Amino acid sequence: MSSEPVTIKEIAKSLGMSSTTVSRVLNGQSKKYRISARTEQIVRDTALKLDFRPNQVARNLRLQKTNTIGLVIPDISNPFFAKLARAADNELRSQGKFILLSDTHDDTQLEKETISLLLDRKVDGLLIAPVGLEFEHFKSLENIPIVLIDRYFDELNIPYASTDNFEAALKATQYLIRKGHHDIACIQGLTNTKPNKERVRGFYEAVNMSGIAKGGIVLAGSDFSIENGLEVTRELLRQPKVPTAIFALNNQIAIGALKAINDANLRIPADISVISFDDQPYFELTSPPITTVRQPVYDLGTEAVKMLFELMNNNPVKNKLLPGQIIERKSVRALNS
Amino acid sequence: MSSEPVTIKEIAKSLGMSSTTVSRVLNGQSKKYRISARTEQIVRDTALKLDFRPNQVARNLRLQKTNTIGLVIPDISNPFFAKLARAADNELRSQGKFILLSDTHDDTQLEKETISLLLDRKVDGLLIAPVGLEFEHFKSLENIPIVLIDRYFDELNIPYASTDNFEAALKATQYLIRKGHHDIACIQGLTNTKPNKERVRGFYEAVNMSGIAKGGIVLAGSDFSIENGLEVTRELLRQPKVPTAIFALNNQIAIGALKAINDANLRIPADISVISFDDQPYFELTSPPITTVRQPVYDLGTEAVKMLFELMNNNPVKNKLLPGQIIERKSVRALNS
DNA sequence: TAGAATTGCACAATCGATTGTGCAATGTAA
DNA sequence: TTACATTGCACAATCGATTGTGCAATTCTA
Repeated sequence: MSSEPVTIKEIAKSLGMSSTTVSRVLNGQSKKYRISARTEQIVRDTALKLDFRPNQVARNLRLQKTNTIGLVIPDISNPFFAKLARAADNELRSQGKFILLSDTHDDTQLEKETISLLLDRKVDGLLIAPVGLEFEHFKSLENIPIVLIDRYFDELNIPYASTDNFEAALKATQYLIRKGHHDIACIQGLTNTKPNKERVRGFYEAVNMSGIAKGGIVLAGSDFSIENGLEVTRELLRQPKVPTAIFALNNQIAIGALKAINDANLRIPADISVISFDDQPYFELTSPPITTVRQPVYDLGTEAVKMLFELMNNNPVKNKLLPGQIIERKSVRALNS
Repeated sequence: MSSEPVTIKEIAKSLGMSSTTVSRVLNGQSKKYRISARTEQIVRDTALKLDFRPNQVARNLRLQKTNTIGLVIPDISNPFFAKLARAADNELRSQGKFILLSDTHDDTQLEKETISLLLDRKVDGLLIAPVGLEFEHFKSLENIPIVLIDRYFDELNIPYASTDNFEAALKATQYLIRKGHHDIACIQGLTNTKPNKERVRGFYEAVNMSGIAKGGIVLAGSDFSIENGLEVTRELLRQPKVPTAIFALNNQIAIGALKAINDANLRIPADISVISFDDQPYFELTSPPITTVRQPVYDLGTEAVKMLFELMNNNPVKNKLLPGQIIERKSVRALNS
């Protein structure tokens, strides 16, 4: 069966010629180096017969190129990142490149180490969805092809692809207000991350533009986690003045909020309305289905890869902010109809 | 900033010594090759000062080892495989190895090509969740470290880690029967795959053991997809004798079934009970929460990696069949209480 | 038919690290 | 002081493919 792989040298020896010739033929450089048609044919035939497959590790060393991209994400089991990975993989594979995967478990330290190790492995580029709280370790990377996804840093000169979080949150909040909600609680995630800041900014912008009274506007929460959504919502429900709507700034928070509301035996949307940033498959299946802001996840992945390709070709790139889309389902009640 | 990486040769030259010595020091072989303590110190110091990082591509070529494992899965955006990937990544990274990821989109042809490309890249081993319909292309792989996950083939001598599908389906079906269900429809997936066959076998085994009349027992379906679950369930609901319970043989099928039941304005579990193979986060959040058979996904990943390590050390391995676990929620009604 | 041009291919270096072996210089024993 | 052992390190090959250059052999030109 799978005996030892054949090398170019072996082919050359078995044909009594030099490996130079074999290499050139197999790389389609026969014309350029004036290899005769006869020789070319012989080489091709035996390469085929011996099932020759070039050792990519050797090529990588010689060519100083690995056709490998490092993909660094906080949590591959989060559907958002999984879909991102799929998009990137798809796009990269179509160009003959592979992904070296690394899950940082939302740990900045691990992120640092991982990036280092990927560079040691001479990846041609990096696709990173950063943990997002520190960026010192990115500063030394401004010279290599790298694209940030989802979370990014204004302080750095590193290109990124992300959802237009400001505009999407603006639209979502306007949607709530249009439905007659004036008492809205916005449950945020990691406060220092760019996406969170932008979403909060969009939220407030909508509130300000609408001119509704700010007495019922609440901003709470501190983490993109189910627990955060759960606890903050519990607390909200205990308040004398319960908000009529909750805007969860990501899907994990939304899940927590749903649980808390369920636990309190309240009904959505009769008792309280909910809208979530980040659509998820199961939001279609909950009861009621949850209205959300869908991020263009797949597009983010493919766009990021395209940007990376531009960088690898030494072309300039522009940051991409892709629009979110409101998916209207049944979790928001119209208070004014 | 990130200037060109330093090589061993450069360190050697700048110190006026040979790269042999530098390499040996940095590989901790000073004693073995009698490098003087003074020399060792000097080498270490300058390596540190110059921030030397060995080129892994060069090492890989020389050492004939890449510390890279190919992970081949049908769909990384499926939470089952994503979690698997996470487990594997975690386990591998702790041993200094990385994952070369490849999503085959459930396409056997792509699977074949991918495996070939990964071998060209000299991965040290392969972790494959096969598409599962063909296995000819695995025959030539019996000599390299490889572990199959989830789906496997009795016809091949390739080790695997999988859920004990037979026993899990048996338990799930017995659970339904214990709850008084005698008219049970089992909606299956890809009939030729091992997991499906085993689940169906477990289903029938429970039916047979129980001694209930077989008049109400139905087996239908042909695909692990939402559509399949949707269509089969629709058809079932149109029958004169509607089953009292549906056993969906994976989570996608379950989702389809839920939709169909919803569309028909039937209530779970009042009108019909549902149990699903394959737990998912959102099954906790649907209304009602869905009773499922949970597969030990994370364990499958770590076990598979451990098996792979054994293989890479030329140790024998035994196939692993991990038990599933019934997660009782509220989608199954007790008909006999 | 001599000289130039073209054809056809091989030599040897290179990518960066690792490693079996060899060989001075120093130390030790007799 | 001679012979032998030890210390300390360097040479050069190797992993497998790629590539700038060189050099015969053949063909062409005048």
